[in-house]
Amino acid sequence: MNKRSGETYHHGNLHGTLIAAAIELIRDKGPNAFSLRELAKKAGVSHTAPYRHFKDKNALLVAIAETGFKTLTERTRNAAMQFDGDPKRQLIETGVAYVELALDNPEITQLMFGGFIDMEKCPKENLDSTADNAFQGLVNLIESGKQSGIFRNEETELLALATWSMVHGLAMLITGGQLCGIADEQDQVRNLSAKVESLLMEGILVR
Amino acid sequence: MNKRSGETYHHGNLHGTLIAAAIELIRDKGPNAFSLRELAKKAGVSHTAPYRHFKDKNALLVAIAETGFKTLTERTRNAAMQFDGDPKRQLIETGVAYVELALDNPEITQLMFGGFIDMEKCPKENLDSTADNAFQGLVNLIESGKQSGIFRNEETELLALATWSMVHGLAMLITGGQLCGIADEQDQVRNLSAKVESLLMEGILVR
DNA sequence: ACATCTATGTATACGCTGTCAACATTGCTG
DNA sequence: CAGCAATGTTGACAGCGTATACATAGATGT
Repeated sequence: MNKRSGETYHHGNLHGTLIAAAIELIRDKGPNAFSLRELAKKAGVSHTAPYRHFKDKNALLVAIAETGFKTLTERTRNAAMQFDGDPKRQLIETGVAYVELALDNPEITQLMFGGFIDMEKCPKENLDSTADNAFQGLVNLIESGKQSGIFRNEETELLALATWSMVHGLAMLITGGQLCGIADEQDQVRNLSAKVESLLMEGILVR
Repeated sequence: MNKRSGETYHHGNLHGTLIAAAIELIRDKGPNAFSLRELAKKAGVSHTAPYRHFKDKNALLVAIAETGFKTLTERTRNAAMQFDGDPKRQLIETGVAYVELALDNPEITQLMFGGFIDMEKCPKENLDSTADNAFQGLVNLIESGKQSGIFRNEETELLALATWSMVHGLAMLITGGQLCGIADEQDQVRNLSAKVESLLMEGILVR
């Protein structure tokens, strides 16, 4: 009953199938053109079947955004782990991972941050907490860097916000197409994001 | 025939009225929920009337985004002008103006950068050129700061991209609601963006 | 001044969308 | 094995973007 979807009345794992198919669809057409009915067709069920698993279109989008935040947390944490004991390098690689993930999933990134999700009517705790996890890693990283005497002794939240903003801005500019020609390719992006963050480390002013 | 819209067959200035009303609508409901038909109703015309002035819904959105980029260019340039001869202060104030404008117009900002506009099918030169104007001001500013020996002698485009990313990221995080509680109020934002940018100037690392 | 052309607005229709309500099927539980 | 809860289907509805055909009016050339 789990494998073949076309033969049984009950699908078996519609929930998961819907999310996977939705991600694919959003990748293809962008979050704006994504429709529930097309999703249902792609999953091989009737156009109201998704409502047994998600209250809303919005709820479905929230679920997808959550998976996005989860992989974001994983990737950045993974990147940081590889340079344990070197906070500066950790910060840079975390940022690079952030931007690279955004470049690999521009449409999902837009879904996560672009205003497609109606925050008013969504459970919100869920989404917020998963997003916070990603931020918390950054905070920890900076805290340890401060204690090692490498990072400036400013308010931790401020330092975290600055690095997050920098990386997030670069990611959004890339996924939004504002940097056409400047940063399209994968390796360009890696290089660029590393440079930009080094700049944040060292500062723009002449010393 | 210009004033009273309900009495004449021809509206007189539908084009302008539509854009103004659309901005209002988007402010109210967000770019996602905005609809052409509701706009037409609000403007007091039939639901196909807008097609005499805009090829598409997309074309209308592009026009609105353009006005957004224009005021962005104005505001940032204006902010920079007030501190002519002090590139560091200019850079900071430009950024503050950027973030403040985004905070004042979160929905329009999302429209401009969030992926609501279909870049494939839009004239694109228009939108790109207006967006470039805003960026060009930043480039000039940095160039002059480099020549005064205040800014680090890195590639200008890199410095510009870094500052743009920082400011843009902060703006997007705020408008996206990711910073609830941290930066909601107007003065908080002014303060925060100035601090964050100072950090970019001075660098995160201990010297 | 008047005929005509063009710009602008309307009416109607189509297929697509999200969502609700009523019904059908299935697997689980007592 | 009876019945209940979970899951899927059908049909309907209003709202959406947009194409087509038509109506009106302002501008233009004679």
